[in-house]
Amino acid sequence: MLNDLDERIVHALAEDARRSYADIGQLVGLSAPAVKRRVDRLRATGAITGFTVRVDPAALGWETEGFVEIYCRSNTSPETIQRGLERYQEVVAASTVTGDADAVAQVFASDMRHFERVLERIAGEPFVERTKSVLVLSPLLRRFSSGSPA
Amino acid sequence: MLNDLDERIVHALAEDARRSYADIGQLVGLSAPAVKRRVDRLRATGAITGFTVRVDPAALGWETEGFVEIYCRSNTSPETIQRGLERYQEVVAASTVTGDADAVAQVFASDMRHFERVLERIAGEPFVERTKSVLVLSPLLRRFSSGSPA
DNA sequence: GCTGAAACGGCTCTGTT
DNA sequence: AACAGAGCCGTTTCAGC
Repeated sequence: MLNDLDERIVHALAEDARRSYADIGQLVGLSAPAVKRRVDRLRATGAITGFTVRVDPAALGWETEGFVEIYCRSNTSPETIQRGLERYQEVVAASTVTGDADAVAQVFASDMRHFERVLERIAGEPFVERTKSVLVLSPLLRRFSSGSPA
Repeated sequence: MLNDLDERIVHALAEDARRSYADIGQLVGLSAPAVKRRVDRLRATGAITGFTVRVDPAALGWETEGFVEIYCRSNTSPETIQRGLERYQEVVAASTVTGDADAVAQVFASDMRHFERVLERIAGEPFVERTKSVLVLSPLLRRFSSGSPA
């Protein structure tokens, strides 16, 4: 849990992670060193896990996006799924979930043929029993990096 | 579409967006000004849309995550869904999708009660017919901001 | 076109109060 | 938390490939 000042700093960094500490300080009413120390502390405690670039998938040539529900063989550990999926460059996010499927993976591919190829490779993993995928038609909203509001 | 050098720069920024241009230059074999010019160009062309912070939802107090499939009334436009969902701080991503549901929203909430409350409010939106939600058990993988591999 | 080198201004960062 | 210093970085300008 963060206090108000920390939240505003995180919010400022969420909008532009390369903004200077002096800028952020002016925004939240602190000096630059004070902001830096708070950011350092947020990184140390794990609230901030890093800084990343926001890219336009289409501009990078990744025009096809989809969610792949993965049904695993019984007694498959989350670690096995993780190790299996992290080898795919095309898988940008994955979680174990409640419901019928065991896990959901978010996949970016250059086109439908590429998407299909990835799908087939995932379905061929030894821990995967079957998959069911949903294609993204148009993205409506994207916020933050690991997806948390602040 | 990017050439090899641009891709490696984007990759370096994806790992740490606050890395210095000199550092990235050393990594890809370019001088700092050359890297800056390429990053500027990537921003100008829209391949890079910004820089953001990677936060740990749990550390910020958002412990409950889920995907909400939204079934809309007929003749609901994507714009209507977008305008309806963007008012929710808890919705961090949303897309229209193929399959039975019309859209999927990724939701972060502080706890299950909070999640349920958000779910009820979304289900009460005039354009929503019904919802079906899946809870995230444990996140396995997260890369990039808007989710593209590079 | 692209690059690398140099120089200036601003920022990061540490230590101190 | 603010202040002050040294050092580093972002940024521009310039010339060369």
